[in-house]
Amino acid sequence: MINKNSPIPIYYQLEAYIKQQIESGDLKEDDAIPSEREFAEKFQISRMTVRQAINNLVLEGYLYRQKGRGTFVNKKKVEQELQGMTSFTEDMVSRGMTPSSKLLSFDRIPADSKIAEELFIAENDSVYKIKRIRLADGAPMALETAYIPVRIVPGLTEENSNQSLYRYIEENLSLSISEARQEIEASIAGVKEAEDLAIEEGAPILFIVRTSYLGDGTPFELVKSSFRADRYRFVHTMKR
Amino acid sequence: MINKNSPIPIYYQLEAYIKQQIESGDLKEDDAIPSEREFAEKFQISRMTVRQAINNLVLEGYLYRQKGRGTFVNKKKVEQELQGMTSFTEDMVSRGMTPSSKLLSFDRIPADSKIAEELFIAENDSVYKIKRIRLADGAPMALETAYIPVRIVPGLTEENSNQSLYRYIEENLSLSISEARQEIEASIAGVKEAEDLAIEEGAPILFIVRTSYLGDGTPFELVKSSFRADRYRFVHTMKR
DNA sequence: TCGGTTTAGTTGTCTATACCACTAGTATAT
DNA sequence: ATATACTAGTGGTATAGACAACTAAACCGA
Repeated sequence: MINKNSPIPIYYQLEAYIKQQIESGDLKEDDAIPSEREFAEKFQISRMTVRQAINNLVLEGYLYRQKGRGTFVNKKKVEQELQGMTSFTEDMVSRGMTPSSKLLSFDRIPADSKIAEELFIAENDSVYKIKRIRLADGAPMALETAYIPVRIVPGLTEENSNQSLYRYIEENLSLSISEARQEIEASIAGVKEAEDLAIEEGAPILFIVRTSYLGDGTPFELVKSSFRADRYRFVHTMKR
Repeated sequence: MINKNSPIPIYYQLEAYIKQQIESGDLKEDDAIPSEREFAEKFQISRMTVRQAINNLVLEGYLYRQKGRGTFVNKKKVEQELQGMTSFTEDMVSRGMTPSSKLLSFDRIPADSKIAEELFIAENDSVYKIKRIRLADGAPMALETAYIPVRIVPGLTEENSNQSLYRYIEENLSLSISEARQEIEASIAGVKEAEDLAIEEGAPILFIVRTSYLGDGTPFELVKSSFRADRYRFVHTMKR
């Protein structure tokens, strides 16, 4: 597992080893990992080297330490990352509301030129187009249209599209999600939106376009959402 | 400078020492700091302890390393931080527009209960209230009202309030800025806003409330901005 | 002048050890 | 029963030393 003669630094090998244990499920959320001294003994390496590996994993968010208790596995990245970049579901839960959604349509269509450009694919490439009404505590909150390239995320169905797309991608396709970009603007409800959201035509709407990217920079999802401005406010914290 | 008997960890003392050297200007951008061995020799501490201090400063963005060359001072925080958390001025510049602003009023008033609560000060404590119209390429873009506690940022005048508040705080008051929180909602222009922004009453407005915090968590600025929705869109990228 | 070699100095990795502060459970004394 | 003290185990801090990898400049020979 650890090769002392490899040009790859030992601490880095140990990092990979622990990460793999986490990702394979051998170590689950809040499980204690072996103590620093145990690792040192097991692999016949110095405790300081073990600490270097663990330090990095703590900084990357895989682990957390508790003085006098041990070192533990952090919650999955998808969950912790989406603190500022939450999905609707997690966003609502964090606000103490119960989210639900109503599927309006689920189609597989050729991408028009605009969508193709934003998803960085060729025109007429297949994309899933999923329209939903998002509800919080049963009341309509937003109208959402998602576009997902079939080539990148194959196998979506009406059923599994209701699960977390992020989780599906990370677990079933073992791709990593790295970045998302949001554009937020104010708008006015049109006839159709007003109807779906149960508001007056001309009422203010918070219009959010989110593009999410894989680790290699490929966009895998484009979501356009119209939120009722009287019920939703976008909150955003920047640290450091 | 370094007190080995202090309960404060040595590496932490050294961090503070180096930071202070940077902030006082003794070390400037891209200056090499003393080598790890020099620090160890100078303060009679172990090189590994020096490395712990420097590692932290690298992670915090104060320094960068180059193998075989040395360790150097990074560019100022204010410049690198405000990538996602830009001021209006920087935001416009990054969009290729020329920002300007028109001061509508500059007052020192007692905080009402709502402002006091948001700035975490007592009711009737003095705050600066600064109203501006923000322009891009000469055209009105946003109406902005800033509230700043006098106790925390003393010495503001009509003149220096036109400079970057962040820079003023970091350089003149040597306080560090750590965090900002924004709430973004959609709204409709009222009579007054419509007039100042040269739009129709009832036109959509992107209303942003930003609270900025010092390193210790004290809020030092509350800014309420109304952006013309037809000209401004809030863009926001999240990494990792 | 050009190109390779040496050398001094830098950060990067790693070891072996020590003591401290903290946690949680166990044993003990009241 | 209830505090109190102890103890084993954990991460946190610190030391002194070693060699590797890399950089830049000085040096030297063709």
